[in-house]
Amino acid sequence: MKEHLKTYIQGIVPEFVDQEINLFLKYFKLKKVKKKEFILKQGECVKYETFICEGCLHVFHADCNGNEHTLYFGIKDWWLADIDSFINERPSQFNIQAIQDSSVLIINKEDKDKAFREIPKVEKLFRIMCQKSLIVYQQRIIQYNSMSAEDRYIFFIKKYKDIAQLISNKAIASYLGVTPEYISRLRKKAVNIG
Amino acid sequence: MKEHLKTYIQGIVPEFVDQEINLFLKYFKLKKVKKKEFILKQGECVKYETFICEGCLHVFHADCNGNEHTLYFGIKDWWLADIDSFINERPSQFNIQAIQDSSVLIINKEDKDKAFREIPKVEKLFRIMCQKSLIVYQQRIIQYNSMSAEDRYIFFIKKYKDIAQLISNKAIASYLGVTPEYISRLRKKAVNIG
DNA sequence: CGAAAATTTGACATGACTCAACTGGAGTGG
DNA sequence: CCACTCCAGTTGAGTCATGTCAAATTTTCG
Repeated sequence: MKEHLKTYIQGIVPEFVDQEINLFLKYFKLKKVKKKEFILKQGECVKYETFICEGCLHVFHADCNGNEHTLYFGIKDWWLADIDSFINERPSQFNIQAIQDSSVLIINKEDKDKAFREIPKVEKLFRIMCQKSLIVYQQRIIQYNSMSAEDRYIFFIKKYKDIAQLISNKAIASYLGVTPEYISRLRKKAVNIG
Repeated sequence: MKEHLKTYIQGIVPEFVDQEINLFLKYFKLKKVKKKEFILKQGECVKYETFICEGCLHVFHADCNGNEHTLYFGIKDWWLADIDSFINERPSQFNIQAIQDSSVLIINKEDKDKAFREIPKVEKLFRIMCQKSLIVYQQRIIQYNSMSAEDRYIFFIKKYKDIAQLISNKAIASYLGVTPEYISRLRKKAVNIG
């Protein structure tokens, strides 16, 4: 499993030498997560930063009216963390729940801090990862504003074609910012057309 | 002017010693920007990473229908960059235009890379800055989904109360993802109530 | 098999958009 | 310093995309 993470790291920071990566990897523990199982519940403090080796997980917030809002769906090679909670040690706003059986690697805060000190390139790794996430969020904000619900739905289905059928309409709706009923209608329309 | 940036850096990474900061600051050049002036136009490649000392700038994208979509408004102590363009050296999707006369500090890619090599703590600085931005974008995505246009408008006015009166309705609309006409109606309503 | 949840569907309501006309400043040139 | 233009903002009327609520149907899973 850790091979996955190793390949990922080499892809991002090629200067990493084997010995450094192995040292870093030692801090991670493998964790299996069953479908529907939560690895984080809103209100808890985030203790681990998590790398997804296999599977698919759902990161979402439930507001005071009980409506859910999806931050993203995590798949292979994505990281999961409510950075705000992890860094500032405050209760998380987010739930993280497995959509399928998944395998993840976790590292706790203490070990991560240690890794930052022992292996300077880890700084660079996380800086670049953060930049990549930023780009994704920026794109998403622009798209939200420039596309209709229908366009966003079509875009979503294309972008996540590998996993779209695993994800409930309700969850897709909460990602796109529309109601599940409306997704149902869009789906019907899309089937009739395409 | 550079004192501003120095204070900012010390606030984020207290471990920075004076000598390191001064070395880093040498790479920056001061630039004055007049109201309405563009420091980046869509389609150009981003050459500089920019720190705002004073003023207010508008980062937005114009889509193929000519509609504008605001990524954010930058004020004192914010950074401006289309990271995607800066890092990957591709044409930018964004325009950056001054809303008021502003002072910014700029660093080019070459010098930034040099700084990363010469001053390891710069990695940390940018990692933490990125994390902070990520948190802001995540919050915004959740808010977009959970709030009506009216709520988003009220929230915006409160959050940017210091600069809200400088920003045109049109720009606020493009930030919130609604039409300027609708903002006009919301404003009227807000005045009548509040 | 049965209960609970997700999805679909229909009827209706409404928030937000469109388009067009009008108003009012800000900037410009003579 | 006036006249002119050009945007930004306002307002009204009509429309459409999307939401709401409730009932029927299907799927999931213990």
